[in-house]
Amino acid sequence: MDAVPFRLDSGSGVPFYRQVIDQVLLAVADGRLRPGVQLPTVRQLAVDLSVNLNTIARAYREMEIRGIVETQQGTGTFVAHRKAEKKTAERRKALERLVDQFLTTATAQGFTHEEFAEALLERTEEAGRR
Amino acid sequence: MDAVPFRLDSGSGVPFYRQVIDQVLLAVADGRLRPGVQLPTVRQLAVDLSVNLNTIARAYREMEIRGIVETQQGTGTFVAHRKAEKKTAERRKALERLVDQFLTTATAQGFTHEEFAEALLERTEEAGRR
DNA sequence: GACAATGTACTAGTAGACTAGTACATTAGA
DNA sequence: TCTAATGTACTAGTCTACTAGTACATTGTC
Repeated sequence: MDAVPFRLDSGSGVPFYRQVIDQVLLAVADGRLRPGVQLPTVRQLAVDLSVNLNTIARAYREMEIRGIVETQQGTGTFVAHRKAEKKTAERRKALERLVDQFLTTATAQGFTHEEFAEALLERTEEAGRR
Repeated sequence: MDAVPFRLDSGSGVPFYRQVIDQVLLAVADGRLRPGVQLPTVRQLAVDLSVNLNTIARAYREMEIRGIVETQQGTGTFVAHRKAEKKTAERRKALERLVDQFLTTATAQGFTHEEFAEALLERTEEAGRR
């Protein structure tokens, strides 16, 4: 049982429940968590991370809303089977909004679009090599 | 005197002081505010926007830290002259932070890094053609 | 039906962000 | 030197996000 090694960083300023979400997302993205696999129970993970079960429950609930997991009361929480893709048009728009938002931020901070694009490429390539 | 028409939207959820910063940034970016020009005094703008002077003071202070404006107690607050470029190391770090933030948000919304990079490139190239 | 395991709901405490009220310090000019 | 105008500092109130404590509801198994 190579469970995903959840960890919390209490000094990061990122809320616990969001750290949990991020780690699940990452694990799903890189294949450590596959569709149908059961996540730790809210109580188990709460104990492991020394945090209240409601904190985990909140993370799971939010992920269910986003379609990342499926929960069944009394049974458990499982990685969703095929995270129904957003309709492509909607998805495309969301992506464009995101890109615009960040370009705006970058501009406000005095970076050119080119600089930003270049830094992004470096960053993604670097991650790919690992 | 075509002063910048500051406005606040109390229903946006964006803090007042940040709305002020955003509007100054925008005005500086598009040339409505030029280096050396004096901004409204904290009291004046506070009255205009029906907000406490500390709220404006906070916005100005943050902008001074960022090098966007220069303030002199007893005199006023002015658009900085040449926003001295950050040292390259610091600047580089800021850019990396921004990129990381971008990627995290994107991942959280279900996009892969590759999708992102691609969307960003499309966007910047498109802008370049205009 | 009983029981154990699971997620859910409700309530409350805490910390931080935000804004305001008020007094203080600095500057420029008469 | 005096005064008006400017930014600054300190304090406090309010609101929200976050987390925890505790009790409840649902499911599966015996």
